[in-house]
Amino acid sequence: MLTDGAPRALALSDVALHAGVSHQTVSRVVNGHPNVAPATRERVQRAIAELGYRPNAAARALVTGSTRSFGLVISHINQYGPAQTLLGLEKAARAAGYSLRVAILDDDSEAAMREAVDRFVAQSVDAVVALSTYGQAVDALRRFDAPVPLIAVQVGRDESRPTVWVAQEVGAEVATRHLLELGHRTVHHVTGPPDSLESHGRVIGWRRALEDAGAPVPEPLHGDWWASSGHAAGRALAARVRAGQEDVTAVFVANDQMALGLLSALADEGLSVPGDISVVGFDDVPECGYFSPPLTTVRQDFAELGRRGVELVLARLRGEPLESQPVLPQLIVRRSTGPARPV
Amino acid sequence: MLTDGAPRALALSDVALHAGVSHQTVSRVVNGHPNVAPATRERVQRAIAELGYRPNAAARALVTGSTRSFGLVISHINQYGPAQTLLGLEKAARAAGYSLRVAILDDDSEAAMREAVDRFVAQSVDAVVALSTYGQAVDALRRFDAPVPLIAVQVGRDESRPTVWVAQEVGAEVATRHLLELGHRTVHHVTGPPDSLESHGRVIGWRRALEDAGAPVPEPLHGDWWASSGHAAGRALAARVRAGQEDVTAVFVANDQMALGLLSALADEGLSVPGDISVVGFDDVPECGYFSPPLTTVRQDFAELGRRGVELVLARLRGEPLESQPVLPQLIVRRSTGPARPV
DNA sequence: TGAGGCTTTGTTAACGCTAACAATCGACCA
DNA sequence: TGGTCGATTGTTAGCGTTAACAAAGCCTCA
Repeated sequence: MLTDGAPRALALSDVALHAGVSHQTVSRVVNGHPNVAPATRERVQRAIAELGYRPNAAARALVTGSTRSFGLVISHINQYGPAQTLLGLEKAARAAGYSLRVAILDDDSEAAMREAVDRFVAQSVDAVVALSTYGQAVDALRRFDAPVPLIAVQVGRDESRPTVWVAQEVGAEVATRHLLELGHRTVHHVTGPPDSLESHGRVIGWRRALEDAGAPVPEPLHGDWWASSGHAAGRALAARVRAGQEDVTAVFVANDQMALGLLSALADEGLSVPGDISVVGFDDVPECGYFSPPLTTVRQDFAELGRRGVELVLARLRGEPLESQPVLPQLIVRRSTGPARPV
Repeated sequence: MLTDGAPRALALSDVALHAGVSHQTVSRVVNGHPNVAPATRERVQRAIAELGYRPNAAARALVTGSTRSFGLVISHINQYGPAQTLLGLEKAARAAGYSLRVAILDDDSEAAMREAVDRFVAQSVDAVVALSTYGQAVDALRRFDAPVPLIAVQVGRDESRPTVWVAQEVGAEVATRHLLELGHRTVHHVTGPPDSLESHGRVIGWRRALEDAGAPVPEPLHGDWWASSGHAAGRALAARVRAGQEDVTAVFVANDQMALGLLSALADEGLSVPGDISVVGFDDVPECGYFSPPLTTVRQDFAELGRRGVELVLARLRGEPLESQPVLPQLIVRRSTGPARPV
């Protein structure tokens, strides 16, 4: 162990001395430059191995202006989607020889986003990947003039900036159509928070599917992604049913957590799923096959999102203009949806 | 926007020129050194603001040997606990003026751990926080001689290295005792993966509580943290019940996801919770109040774990020896547990 | 056999910052 | 009034690396 009086770490010059060459030759070997005689290269490599030399990243960064790292700005990491995306991103980044630094936004304000990007810029990251889909932070992103490539993940098509996103509308349409095809007269909807772009996209898809089918468009209920809000929405729907105001037989909930809360509320209210009401979620979290009943939902491939984000960054760094491309979600039918009861 | 022919970023000397002082004076202002005349300080600060100067982190790191950043080695980020801990860690680190770099382990091998720590060392991070509780990676950690402080989070008491951890045994004991106090003759257990230290700790606590109460210790069932394995365990238990081999009335499941799977399996098998069988989980994920029925569980404060991890790192960097301290888990009683049926 | 060109190696100068030291300026006291 | 000390500011060097250029050695071909 390098104890308290730790000798300073090895430098190129130490290796050079050991191998009997100049430090520049060592540098060339380390960076795989051509025009190093095979014998010399081997000697240097042996010296590197013997001494256990590792290049100093700070010095490299200073002279090259590149740290071979990306900054990831993220919020809501404690939710399944973002965490999974982070996983895909880190792996892809590492495979490409980049490391990842993360900044978690305290809130979705423009100031927080700006501050995070700024810190990354000062750290000379090669690119910033922003994975935030909320309110002002997104707007900030749109307007940002950063001196590094700035890639947005999961922000929906953005004309001004390279983007990777899941086609939320398509997923919502598929979910809604699935319910309509089961014979439901219409489909109710529990949204995510109002400042979330994903939530917005799902509302659009849901509405479009209803309109295309000529079905009535009921007033949506609003949630915040968490199970508790889904529970509240479930109680509200049950109340509507009991009051005889509306015939609620199908609900499309904007994510699986809220769907779980909704299922729980419906069970409390004595309504059976899918007997009385069919429910579709969104995300396909790993647990949702074990809800009561197992949840029909729309799968998003979050890890793929991360991978494509890195692809986009790399293309951008190479100067190739790459198309923004949506990841397509997929309907997973389980047992929470069934045919409408005959009237 | 800094366009393609981007002018190089501002340096100290630019600010110095603008303010009419030497670059060193600017450096002093930036670093809050004393002995700068108030008037000068203000002039420099104005210049900094006007030009929008931000110090170059790489140059600083090169000369100081410190990047003011921590490396976080983590695995299983896609699960609730690790993600939540990351959240607490990043926030606390940022508050202390440090930024976070993450490496996600591909597997829990020693090689993966070593590789990750090595990369961080080359990047001159000021400390490495390891958040991994699995198999060989933990052993690797124990043996590691890194030239930077290495702090382990959630690895249980470790004599050789500063550590923050949740007292798993205590949580498991509390959960088990809760069931025994409800009159259950014994408590069955579904474990996590065999190479997880958390899982191991929970087995110990469970067994101790049973032995202390003089209750029989049944053979535990084994899971892997995921809901599917809990489902399998649930079916296995139901089979035992049906075969009349055992009187299963209470189960302590090592995490909430598996408990969800178990609940689902029991429901499929026509067993009621808590009527026939009482179930306790572990973690208190945000959803578990909405399981069917709402799950009694043991809450771990993951974010607190992250915060304490940073505290420990900071103390270590200041040279203060800080005690390893456990975070205490807490029983949350919901509706999945009830009194044993009278025989 | 010598000029030209390639390959290989070395030398020097940055990159932007902080630390150590040097210099300047007042103020204060004997 | 001159010397001393503290406060303030400037100057220089060096962190470990890469890039640009220079030099040396060898081969090839006229």
